[in-house]
Amino acid sequence: MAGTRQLDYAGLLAEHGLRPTRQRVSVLVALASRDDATAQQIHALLADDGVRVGLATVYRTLAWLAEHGIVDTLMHHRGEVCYRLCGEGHHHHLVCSGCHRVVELGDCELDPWLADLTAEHGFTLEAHTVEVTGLCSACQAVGTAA
Amino acid sequence: MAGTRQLDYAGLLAEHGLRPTRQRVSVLVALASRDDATAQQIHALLADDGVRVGLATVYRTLAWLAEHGIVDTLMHHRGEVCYRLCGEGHHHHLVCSGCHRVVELGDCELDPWLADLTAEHGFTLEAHTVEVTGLCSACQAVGTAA
DNA sequence: TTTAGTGCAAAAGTTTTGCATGGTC
DNA sequence: GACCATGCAAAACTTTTGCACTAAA
Repeated sequence: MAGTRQLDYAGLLAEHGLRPTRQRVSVLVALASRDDATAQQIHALLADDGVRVGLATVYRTLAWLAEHGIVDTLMHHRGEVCYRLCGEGHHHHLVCSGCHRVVELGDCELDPWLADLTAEHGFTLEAHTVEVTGLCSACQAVGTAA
Repeated sequence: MAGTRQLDYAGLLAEHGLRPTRQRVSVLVALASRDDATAQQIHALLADDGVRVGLATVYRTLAWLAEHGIVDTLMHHRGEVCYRLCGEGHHHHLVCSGCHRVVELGDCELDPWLADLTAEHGFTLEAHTVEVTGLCSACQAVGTAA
C-alpha cells in the first residue's frame, strides 16, 4: 500500500520537474497520513519513524509543494503554518473541532452570492476563503454519551 | 476629535475591567487610524508620533483586546498577526487588494447555506470565517487609467 | 560530469517572558 | 500602600539562508 503511494508521489514530483528524492516522497507520505500538519510536526513524525530528513529540507519541500499547488497552506496558529494535501480546483473545507477530521467540499456555490455582494459595494471580485468548523457525527455521539 | 475618541477608548477599557492607561489608549487610537496593523506596525506608528510605548506592552495590549473581542485577529502572512478594530456581532470583511480598504459586511447571510452544507455531512455547525478580496471602484479606475 | 538537493548551523524575524521600576486606584 | 502595568532585555519559537557535501541525471 505504502509502496504504490510512494510511486504515485514520485510520479507527481517528476511531473512538476522535481527530482523524486527519498526526502520529498517521505514528506508527502507523512502529509498523507494526517489531515494536516506543520513543518515541525512532519519533521518529528519522520524522525519517529526513523526517517532522517533535515528540517530545512522539510520547509523547502513544503514551499515547493505549495508553490506548485500540490498542498494548501493554512494559518490558524500564531507563527506556524499548517499544510494540507488537497484535491484540485477551488473548494473549501469543513473541519471537525473534535477530531480535526477534514471534509473537502466539492464545488464552491458562493460565487453568485459573492458577485452580488461585491457589486453592491462597487468591488470586482478577486478571491475568497472560507473555513467552516463544526462537530462531526462521531464526535457528537461521543459528546452525548459522555 | 482625537480627544473624544480617547475618552471613548478609556471607557471601553474600563468597561472590561482594564485600566485605561496612556499606552492602551494609544494602541487603540493607532489601530483606529488604520484599517489593520501588526503589533510591529503599531509600535512603529506610535514611535513616529513621538509616543513611547514598549513593544511588549503593544503585544500585551493587543492580546487583551483580542481576548475581550474588541479587536479581530487575522493571519495573512507568515509569522506575523494582523489586528483589526471591529464592530460588534458576526460579520465578514471585504478587502480591497489595491488600497487595503476594508468594508465591513452587515449581517451574515450564509447561515442557511452553511446549515444545509454541514447537515449534509452529518456535522453540527459551530463557526465559520469568510474573507473576500476584490478591487474597489477607486482602484479599478486607477488601474483602467494607467 | 554536471546539476540539483541535502544537512548542518547560523541568522533573521516575530512574539513571549522575567523582573525591577513606575503609575494607578 | 497595595496592586497593576510598563519597559527593558533576554529567551523562545518558527522559518530562512549560506555553504560544503552528497546524490541524482
